[in-house]
Amino acid sequence: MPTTSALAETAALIGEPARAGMLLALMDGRALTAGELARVAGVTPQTASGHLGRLAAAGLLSVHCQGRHHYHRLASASVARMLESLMAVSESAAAQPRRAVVTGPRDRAMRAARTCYDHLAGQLGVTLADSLVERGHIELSSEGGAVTNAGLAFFGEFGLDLAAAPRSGKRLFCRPCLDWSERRLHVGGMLGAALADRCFALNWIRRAEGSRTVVVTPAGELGFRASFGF
Amino acid sequence: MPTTSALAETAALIGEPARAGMLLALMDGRALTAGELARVAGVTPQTASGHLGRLAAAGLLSVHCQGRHHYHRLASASVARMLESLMAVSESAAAQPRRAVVTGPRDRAMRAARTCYDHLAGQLGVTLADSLVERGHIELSSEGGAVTNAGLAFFGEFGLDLAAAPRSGKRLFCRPCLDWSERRLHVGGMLGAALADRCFALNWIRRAEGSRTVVVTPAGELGFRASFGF
DNA sequence: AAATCACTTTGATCGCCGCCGAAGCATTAC
DNA sequence: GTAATGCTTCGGCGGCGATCAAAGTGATTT
Repeated sequence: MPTTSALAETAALIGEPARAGMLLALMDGRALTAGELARVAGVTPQTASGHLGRLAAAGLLSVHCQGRHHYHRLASASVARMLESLMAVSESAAAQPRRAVVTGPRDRAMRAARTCYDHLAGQLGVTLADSLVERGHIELSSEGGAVTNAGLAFFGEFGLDLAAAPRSGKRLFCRPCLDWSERRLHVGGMLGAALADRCFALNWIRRAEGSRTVVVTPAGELGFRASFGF
Repeated sequence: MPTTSALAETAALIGEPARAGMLLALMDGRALTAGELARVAGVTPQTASGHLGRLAAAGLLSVHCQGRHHYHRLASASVARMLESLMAVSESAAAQPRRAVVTGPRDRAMRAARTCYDHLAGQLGVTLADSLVERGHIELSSEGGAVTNAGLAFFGEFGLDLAAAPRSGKRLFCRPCLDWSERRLHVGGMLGAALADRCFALNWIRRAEGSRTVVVTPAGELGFRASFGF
């Protein structure tokens, strides 16, 4: 059977601290150079090079060479989703023997708000999702999510171009994504990506230097309160 | 950071051919004994015991002791989903250097129809999903899926008890699940599980001995044609 | 009670893989 | 041109972990 070995190979590839760290660092959806990833993983460049070569060969990463820099990014959203589901399982498992971890300031910022490949996660993402549900703009459960008719109008007003989004029938789906720090659902998929993009464009949020963490700007404080009530 | 190490540990656990084989064998959602899993994985019982202990400790498996038999099953549907997404990524990656595999008769039966944890997959699952979409009973895309109002009535008539299903708002979601053999979507989630249960109850399909494979009975041939038009 | 069966624990062996140092190849800077 | 930077390839070291044999535990059978 081909599938069993393919599965094991892929999992083994991820199941290595250095490689896992690299993949996790790329979960913000942006491209990083080999050197940056080496530093993130805590290994020398030559070791990182080997890892990156194998990850790319397995189709988990896509590489883009520009001069002497080699930019690596996750190959697709499906890779990000796979990693996310793996994290969800790992976290829930690790939660039983209550992992005693000192959460540094960096962790705290990450838990407050971060990107999850192409959409918002952390407390910000979860609060945003809660607000949207409460106001009847979307419906969300672990099984799935969808934009309501009222929501469709709201998002249009907010400046999202959802016309181009692929939808089956008349519904527009928003993929629920389990947040590993909050253990609650937030909005992923097409809608989540569009929302995050718009917030970046409005300068409501800004990426922290070289991290998945995002920070809410003063304009964002006002904007989120005005548009989403928090 | 705790998450990176937890992720790597879990992935490493899966990234071992023997353990991966065991997990895959449990993808039909049923419980197997330690001995059966040892045979599936092609290792001695004592080796399997070690593997199973680690998988259970990590929260991937749940164990149920009955006399001198120890029954193991996947700990939850989220574990199955995680494995499924891992397979999807592995397959697509392996497809690039077109894997030359001789598909035996067993593989062929598996591709025709099998269970994917708690719902139907393979050609049968995909055809079923296509039929449901075409007839307007459900809507399905890679982002999500939902039951239409027409579908709600149809499934009620078909004998599914969907009242107990958790739903947010008024919608009932059906989770899309990417089929690794067909590369198309089939119906998972609550609805997929209910559909599969009902088909088993109607004796339309039957599990093959010790395998994920399911076979369509003569009654099923008629039933699928009458109710779903194929 | 003795024998058998299913499973686990322990101990020892061995192969694989991650790691870094050194060297090689590009590209950019001066 | 020379030097510096970013990345890769090669070679050898070292450790983790998968494996099985043998022995131990507990349940079922005769």
